[in-house]
This record gives sequence, C-alpha cells and structure tokens, in this order.
Amino acid sequence: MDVGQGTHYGNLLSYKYYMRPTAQKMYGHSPNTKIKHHENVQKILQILALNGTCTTWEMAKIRFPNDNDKVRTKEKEFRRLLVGRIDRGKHSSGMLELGLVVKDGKVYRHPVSDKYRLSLHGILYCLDVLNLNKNDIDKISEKYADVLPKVFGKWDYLKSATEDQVYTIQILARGLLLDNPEIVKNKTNPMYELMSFIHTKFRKNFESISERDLAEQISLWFYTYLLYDTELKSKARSLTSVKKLQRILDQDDSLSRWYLKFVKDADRYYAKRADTIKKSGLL
DNA sequence: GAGATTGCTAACCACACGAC
DNA sequence: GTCGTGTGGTTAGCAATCTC
Repeated sequence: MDVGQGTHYGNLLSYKYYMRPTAQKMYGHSPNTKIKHHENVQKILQILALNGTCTTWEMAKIRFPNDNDKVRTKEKEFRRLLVGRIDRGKHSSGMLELGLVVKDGKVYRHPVSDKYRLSLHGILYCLDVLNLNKNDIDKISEKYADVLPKVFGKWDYLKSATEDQVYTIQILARGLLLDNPEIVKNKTNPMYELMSFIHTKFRKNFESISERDLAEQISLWFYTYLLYDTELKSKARSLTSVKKLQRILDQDDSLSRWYLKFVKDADRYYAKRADTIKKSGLL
C-alpha cells in the first residue's frame, strides 16, 4: 500500500498537543462553524470518512451526483484545499501538509491520478469535530478497517462484546484519558500503569511515527481503555473490567497473544525500573 | 476521428480581515 | 487608509482516455 507520501505526523501525544489544536484552529472545532473555509474542509473530511479512499473527481461526484458542471468546479476546489495552492508566487498549504489526509495509491485507468484518504490523525479529528452518529462511525470503521485492523477490523465483534463501548474511541479523539489516567480509582486496576507504559513505548515517536506504529498505539489505548470502570459503585455490576477485557480477548487468539505480550512487556519494564531503584543504594 | 470525460496546474480578480 | 495575506469564484489550458 502506497501510503502517506511526503506526509509526516507524530504519536498520540503529538496528536493531542499539536495536531488537534492546529487542525481546530485551521479548520474549526465544531460542525457549526460559520467560516466558509472550515465548512469546505469539513465537507471533504466527511466525504473521505464515510466513503473511504477517493480521487478528487470521485469526491466531487459524491458531493454533486447529478450535475457534471458543478462536479468540474468542485473537483478543482477540493484539489486546491487538499494540495494547497500557489498564488501571487506564494504557496499556501493544504490538508495534505498538515497530515489529516494522505495520498493512498494511484488510479492508472486515466492519466494517472492520486487517491486520497484520511490519515489516522484525520480519523481522530473527524471523530472529535464532525459530530458523527453511531451509524457514521460504523461506516468509518468499515472503510478504514485496513488502516486500524485491531479495532476497526474487528468492529462488529467488539460492538457486541463491549455493549457499544466501542464508541468511546471518541474520548481518545478528544485527547482525554491519554496522559492523565490517574483518575482511575480502583487500586487493583492496572489501567494507569498500562496507559503510562503505552506512552513510554512510543515516546521516541513524538515527531514521527509510521502509520502501522500509530495504529498499534491507538489499538493499545483502545483495549486498555476497556479497563476503565465507569460503574465502580454499582453493586449490580457482574464483571470486573479486567474480567470483561479477558473475556473479549479470549474469543480471538491473535488479539489475545498481542495484548498479553504488551502486558508482559509492561510488567518486565516496571520490574526492571523497581530493581534499578532498589540497587541504587538510595533506599 | 471528434467530442466528452477525467485529472491536474496555474492564473486572474474580488473580497475579508488584521497589522501597521 | 494601505498593505499583505488567505480564501472563494472562475477561467484557461494541457494531456490521456473513453465513447459514439
């Protein structure tokens, strides 16, 4: 897959502290914006979110299915927003440069044309800003299953297994519970330690991360977040969050091996750090 | 073969807005 | 008020392929 040509983006902390605020400043923080440029960009993002990989012509046809003149006009407008423009000798950046959208292959049937799709940061920005309903998020999961295989690729199973807790991925898109998992109240719940280890594991990738590694980080966040207890006070709760996660993992061998390896890595990491402190002679 | 379609690049002009 | 910048609307043109 020919992905992200010339586009660089960072890990989840980079999303929270750079990409999200920058994108909100440039393209709006809600679908109720009155700024035309924000509306146009959000429309492109919505088309790519709900339809997956498209050429600019296909995007314009989705916008105006029965009006070829408008398609021609819109296609040029969409391209300009995506790739930027040069006017009066000055270059203005487009959505590709920020990294919300990436090039994903080419169409060879006509003069070679680029195909575009959302990046993982773009997907998170859409989940954060576009006020999508559950049906829309289901469509994104279908179109981007290859990009986020451990989450979107198992969406239907996860929906039934977590009783719709899958939609909490919007919490990640808002940058919440990312680097502040200390709100976990249950001292036997390892969510704080595991969330912290996710950041340790990917800390060198703040400025640059491959799409595969970012998908890995998002997936680890997603499954670790399932440990979050929202009903601690409820006596009616039949399963602890740990057992609930175990039950989900038990149904899928590859998923189980993958996540338990992460937990073992975290365990080894913390044991080693504790050993270093003990041997330092400070205690 | 001619015209239509599709993809891409660039330019012109107008307007809004903030800085000075 | 002037200037620079960002953006929208529009047009022109080139090239390859498709359709009739």
